[in-house]
Amino acid sequence: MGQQSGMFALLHAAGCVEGYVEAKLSIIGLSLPKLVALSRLVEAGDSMTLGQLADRLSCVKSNVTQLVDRLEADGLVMRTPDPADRRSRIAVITDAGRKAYEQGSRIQEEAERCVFGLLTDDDRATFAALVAKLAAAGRAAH
Amino acid sequence: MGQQSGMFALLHAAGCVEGYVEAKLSIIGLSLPKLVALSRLVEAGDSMTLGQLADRLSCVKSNVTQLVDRLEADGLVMRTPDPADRRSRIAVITDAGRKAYEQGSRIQEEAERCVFGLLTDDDRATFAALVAKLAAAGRAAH
DNA sequence: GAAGATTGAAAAGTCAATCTTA
DNA sequence: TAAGATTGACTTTTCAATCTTC
Repeated sequence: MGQQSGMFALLHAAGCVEGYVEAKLSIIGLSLPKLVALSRLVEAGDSMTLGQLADRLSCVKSNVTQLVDRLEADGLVMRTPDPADRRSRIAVITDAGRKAYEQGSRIQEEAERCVFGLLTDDDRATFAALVAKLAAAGRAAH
Repeated sequence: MGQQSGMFALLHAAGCVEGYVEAKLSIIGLSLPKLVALSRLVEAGDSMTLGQLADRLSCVKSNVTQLVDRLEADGLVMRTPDPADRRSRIAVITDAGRKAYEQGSRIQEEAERCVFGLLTDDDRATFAALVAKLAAAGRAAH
């Protein structure tokens, strides 16, 4: 009993997988949110406005302010004024940030292979379809 | 691109479903962590030591201290001294807490039907098996 | 006034240190 | 000394209010 809930099973699996990847990333001092932020910066050519970063991370702007605070404290990102708009600030990835991104990406991919590698190709395809359906259902429900 | 990661798909689906249920629960002033804590108390016969609650919630004791602080502030739980051990404190669910639990459970089940109802019976069975496999893989990996 | 960013407060979680009792 | 709980510090997230600039 207590095990019949699809939602709790989903949340539990997500927590286990996330916990594993976070544990691996913590070895090099990264967290998943930090790695994702660095990834978005690299994808965009190493720099972006804080507001754009919030859009790309699908989160609220105050979250980015604080995430960039922590990344800046780690020396992985720097804030620069935006010459085009004095209200705006640009987050620029540093050399240390690019290095952390590369190591972190490798670790994340390796960890993911380690977890999802236990599924067959068929399982993975089925899983992707189901998870997409659930995400859509969650969003659609409002 | 960026969509080929099983982990991010899993995390995204979990976030969507959780967000939906949290939105529904917030109408009656509950959150998912609060509802789960109330459920554990009801299952155990309305009261439990804070340490036992931490075990049942699979979280750290300091988390329970603060969760019970919030539940107590909401009037859903009360702290009582443990006659058997003066170091220990017992969390007791209140009448308002039992009522919130009942309403919250109904809301959670209804929301879950709404999301998982979009899957076929086969889909649900497949999903349960996959999610269990992934959780096991995440735990096993350390 | 509206947009970009920050600040402050809150929820939820972790860890390390502390305090009281066993 | 070890166990039960709390406290303080930190991460991640949200929301509401504020400040500066457009």
